[in-house]
Amino acid sequence: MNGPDVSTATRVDHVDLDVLENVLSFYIRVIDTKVSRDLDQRLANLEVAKGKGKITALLLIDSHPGIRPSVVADLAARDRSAMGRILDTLEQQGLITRQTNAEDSRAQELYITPKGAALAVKVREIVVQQSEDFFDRIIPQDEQKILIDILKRAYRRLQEAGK
Amino acid sequence: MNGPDVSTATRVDHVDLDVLENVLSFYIRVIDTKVSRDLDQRLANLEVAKGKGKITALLLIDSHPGIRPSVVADLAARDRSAMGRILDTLEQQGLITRQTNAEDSRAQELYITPKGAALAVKVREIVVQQSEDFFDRIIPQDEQKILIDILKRAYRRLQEAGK
DNA sequence: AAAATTAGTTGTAATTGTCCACCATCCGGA
DNA sequence: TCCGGATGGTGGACAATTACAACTAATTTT
Repeated sequence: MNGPDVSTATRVDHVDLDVLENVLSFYIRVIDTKVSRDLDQRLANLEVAKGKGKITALLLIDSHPGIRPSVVADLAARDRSAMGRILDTLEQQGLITRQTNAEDSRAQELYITPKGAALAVKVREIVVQQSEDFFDRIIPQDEQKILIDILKRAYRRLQEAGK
Repeated sequence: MNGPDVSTATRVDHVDLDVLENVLSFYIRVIDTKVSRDLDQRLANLEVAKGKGKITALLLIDSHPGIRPSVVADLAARDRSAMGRILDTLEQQGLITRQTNAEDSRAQELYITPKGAALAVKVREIVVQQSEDFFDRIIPQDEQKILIDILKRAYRRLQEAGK
């Protein structure tokens, strides 16, 4: 009598999501939560489990020898201190090394180690495969292409906006 | 000579993202990170800042009086213990109340308080507005509609898949 | 009536994220 | 040349999330 839905919901089916029903950020958030959880499980054995910051860093350093921490941080959408700590652990695990840039001694150059490169090979496979597997279950292939296309441009605009 | 990109990257522009370039989960993750950060700032003054679990819970309880914690947890993609703690804080803040279900004394019924309802009004406005503002900067309107459409169905399938 | 499920709580540990201060270095202008 | 401001990175503190697992209580199944 007093609310829009008195039938105390006990099932998830067709529960109205209030305004969130049409809020893009809500869906992005939930899907990210689930896909990340799924990915973490698949990476559980490897040294980069938990959080995709490590993965992004590892792959970027592998494909861009000498890349700077601040660039990696921007691309992965983390602040410098957070990324710094991620790099600390990668370094401790012997996956990367840090060198001081000869021209600008404030800056660092990040390099992959053989161990890190070997791991990157595995990670690449898993990450690609997992994203495919996960989304194939819930989004038709043709729509996935549309998604990637839209989100890729959105990502670029975000980077530009970040100055 | 040993790497694909020896020009030690110092700029974010056009840095190749390795395989992540075409990995849907990567874009979802980064965009979620940024949109969530932006939202948190806009909610900074309100009692539900930090993390959208609280927001989802508040709005759902407001529009579904008597909804169960486990249902809220599923819809927001958190496990029961995590949602339980979110509800603890909402209860401590006087935004919701918990009652034991008469028919199943294991289960709880969640209800909004007047204070919670008042907050929900504000939160609704902000959340909707923020998502619009944020995405309007980076995705054309017509593509946003496509996105919502695709992601909404993906979300539903995820819910079904979760049993 | 026993066994298996379900709802929710609690504890712990690891990660993250944020904010801020701090140091060293570099750069531009007076 | 020297000074102020900006940049790159580090480190501390603190709050919040997250996952996992163990645990109680209640319900349902067999």
